Amino acid sequence: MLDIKTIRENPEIIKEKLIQRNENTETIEKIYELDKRRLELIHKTETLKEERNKVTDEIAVMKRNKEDATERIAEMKKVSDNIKSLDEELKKYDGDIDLLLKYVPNIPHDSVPFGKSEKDNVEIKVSGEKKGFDFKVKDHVQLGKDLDILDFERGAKISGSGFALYKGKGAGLERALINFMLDEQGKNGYREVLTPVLVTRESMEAAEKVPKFEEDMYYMEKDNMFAIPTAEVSILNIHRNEILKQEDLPVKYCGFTNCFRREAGSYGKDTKGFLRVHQFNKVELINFCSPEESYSEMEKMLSHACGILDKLGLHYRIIELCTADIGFAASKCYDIEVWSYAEDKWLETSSVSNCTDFQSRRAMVRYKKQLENNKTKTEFVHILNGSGLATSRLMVALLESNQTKEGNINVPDVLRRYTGFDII
RNA sequence: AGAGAGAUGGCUGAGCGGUUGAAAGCGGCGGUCUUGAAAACCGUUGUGGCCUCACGGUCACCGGGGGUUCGAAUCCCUCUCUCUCUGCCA
Repeated sequence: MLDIKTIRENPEIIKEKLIQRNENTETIEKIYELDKRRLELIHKTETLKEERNKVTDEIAVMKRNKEDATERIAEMKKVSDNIKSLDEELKKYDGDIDLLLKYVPNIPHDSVPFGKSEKDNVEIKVSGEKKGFDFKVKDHVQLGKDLDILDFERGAKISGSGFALYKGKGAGLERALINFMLDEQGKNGYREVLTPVLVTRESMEAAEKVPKFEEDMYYMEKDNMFAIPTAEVSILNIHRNEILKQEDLPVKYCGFTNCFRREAGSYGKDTKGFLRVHQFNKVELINFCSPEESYSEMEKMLSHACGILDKLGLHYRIIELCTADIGFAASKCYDIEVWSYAEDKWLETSSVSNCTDFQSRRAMVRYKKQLENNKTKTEFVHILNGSGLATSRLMVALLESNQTKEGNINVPDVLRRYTGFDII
């Protein structure tokens, strides 16, 4: 969430930034007004509380001296009732403001290119070139079927459309990819974690996924729990309500999990095979760092994600998202897309975001900052997340790119020690 | 799932409903002593909101949320979590 203080002090700047994101400014105006009234209430109720505290002490003294205090007590009863009703009103304001705040996105960084839609995203790098195939390429669904390594029909039988069944060397390849990516990110300084995939509402709120995106989440009503859409949620919550040490920053984690997405509202889009599934596998990178270093850390994370694709020898590009397209919690975002020969288009396989203090403010992840005068200040960390990487669309590109004329798949060199086989 | 015990400041651990924002110890920081260090001694040591240019003032916070009361860390309800015992289970 945004800092209410920033909204209070610079509402115009915030509004301007939100307009860049194609957001309306009504919510901010509403928050601004409610906050003003809220402050007035705080003054009123705190003045009364001050009085009550003073008189209450007097009553204590009188009681000790065995004096009669009934008059003062009666007086304070009135004051207390007054406080109670003011506090109730105040609580309503708090709730209203907080609810509105939950729907206001992070503000874009100054470096983010302005745009009105995803069409205005900026391609900043293309790595490698398209291979020339001297035969007609098969798509991943066909390859998976012919080689009997992917079974979307049976996946659908088990769980409905959008669920994949990996078989034999397909399952082995997936497992190899995950292990390979975890090892690589470990070398990049990320500590591996294996987290829960079912999380509480509180954890989802801390990650700013709920309530705004509640419809996109699998939710278990009986236990009030959500299936995570990304390991970002569980890893971020490792340090919820904690104060980190400055010398430990940046704190970096990588973790593999299944990811679950309802993909509500995207029916009929990219329905084929792995292009859009309800459950996929992903190695996630999370970085808790100081505000000073978050944008440089972001560049490093981008290179860590790209490193996987480099080693796998895949053709990919990096896109910098424009103001209209960056995610809700992000102030800046890069997407990495791999080339699909069969689909003849780019597929998003990673997204690296700097969420600045947007999530840490709600999740209360802070660090003690050493100041020059030997004092310390507790400050919110910046939280970055990046996929390193998601396997489903990666698998599409991997299978297609490495297919042979005979319809087999050559396993990339770097994966062979993980798979134990070099051809499918 | 059933029975019981518990949750207090960075940690350990006190706390008859009224000078308790919270004893004591440890740790941390500053100082004295020392060639230096240790020990010893002295001092200091939570977070957040609001007002103030500032000094400072004030409010809130003893797992979360309610309640009783003039007044709650302390009493009541509820939720969560941890531990012990029983049951079930990968």
